[in-house]
Amino acid sequence: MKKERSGCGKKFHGKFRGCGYKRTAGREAVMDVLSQSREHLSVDEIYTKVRAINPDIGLTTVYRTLEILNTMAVVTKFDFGDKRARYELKESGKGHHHHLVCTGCGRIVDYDDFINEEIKLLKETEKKLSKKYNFRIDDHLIQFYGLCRECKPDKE
Amino acid sequence: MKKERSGCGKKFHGKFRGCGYKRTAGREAVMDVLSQSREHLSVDEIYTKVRAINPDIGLTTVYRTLEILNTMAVVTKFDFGDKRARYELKESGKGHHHHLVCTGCGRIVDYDDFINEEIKLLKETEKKLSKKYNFRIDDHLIQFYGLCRECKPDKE
DNA sequence: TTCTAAATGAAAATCATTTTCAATTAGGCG
DNA sequence: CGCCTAATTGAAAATGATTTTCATTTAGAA
Repeated sequence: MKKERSGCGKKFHGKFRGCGYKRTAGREAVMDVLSQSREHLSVDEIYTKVRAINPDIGLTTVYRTLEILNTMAVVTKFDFGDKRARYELKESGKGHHHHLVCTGCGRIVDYDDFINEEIKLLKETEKKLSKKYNFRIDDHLIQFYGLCRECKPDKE
Repeated sequence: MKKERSGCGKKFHGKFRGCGYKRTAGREAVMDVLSQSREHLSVDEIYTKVRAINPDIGLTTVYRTLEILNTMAVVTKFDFGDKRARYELKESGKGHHHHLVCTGCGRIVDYDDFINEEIKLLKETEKKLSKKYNFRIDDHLIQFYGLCRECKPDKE
């Protein structure tokens, strides 16, 4: 049932139409919210912020819009293990980064230090794996789990 | 509400008692099922197999047992993005491995080739991150996503 | 054997997400 | 500019994995 409308990424804000989608208040509001946040927002957080802009927009629409944006690769969908998806605009100021997830309080730390070696290794591994297992690799996930400074038992 | 009974890993089968837990038919059955499988089983799959051994055991008990085993690090809990947890005995024949997830059909390919460099880099990164962000890192996750040979558009 | 905290199963509750469906609307066409 | 239709919408219901509740059973220490 997937629509065939990928490849419309990039300059997207205010331009749903270029991708064959209608421009609607709900979609614009979701984009506004995402553009204005540097965080990985949960659907509920996005919904709340969207409501502040326009209280007529329903939760379902937010879900549907995020699904579209994800399909179009405008947004990245994260799963930090707390049962709820998080979304972040792909072309936010931040470049490619990975995450440290605190299993104590759920805090997420983004990091992009040391990431170049990671990416390099990932690329190489992807190549080898895709050859050996005849897989077309599209994406990867690296995450570290642990306790943040606040949650460590020996906190000072 | 977490019980304080970690550190009971290792030789576990048939030895719930050593960890302060009672030995019950349900727990033994879950361990039997896990021991006999080389796969990452979903709770439902485990439940079905448990039922074959002993039809009196309830789904809730399976959930609770897996939770305990996870807390004790006897089992690894995976999330491949399909909304349901998978479990695998930590000391199964397989050593440390990572996964390739087919986003088309959900197939999971375990790989342990090329894994040594990965682990090495992960360890180094963990060290740097934990220092810089004052995090105690306990675990990591690496996964690749893509389309398996069956799901690739250009399949032959 | 007795006794009690631990464990259990069935059923209900949760909760994020998805689906249904009737009503609304964007925007291409005249 | 107004028409028309498929796309979009919101509310409410459905879903589905997991968790909680609670009254009953049971493991195993004494």
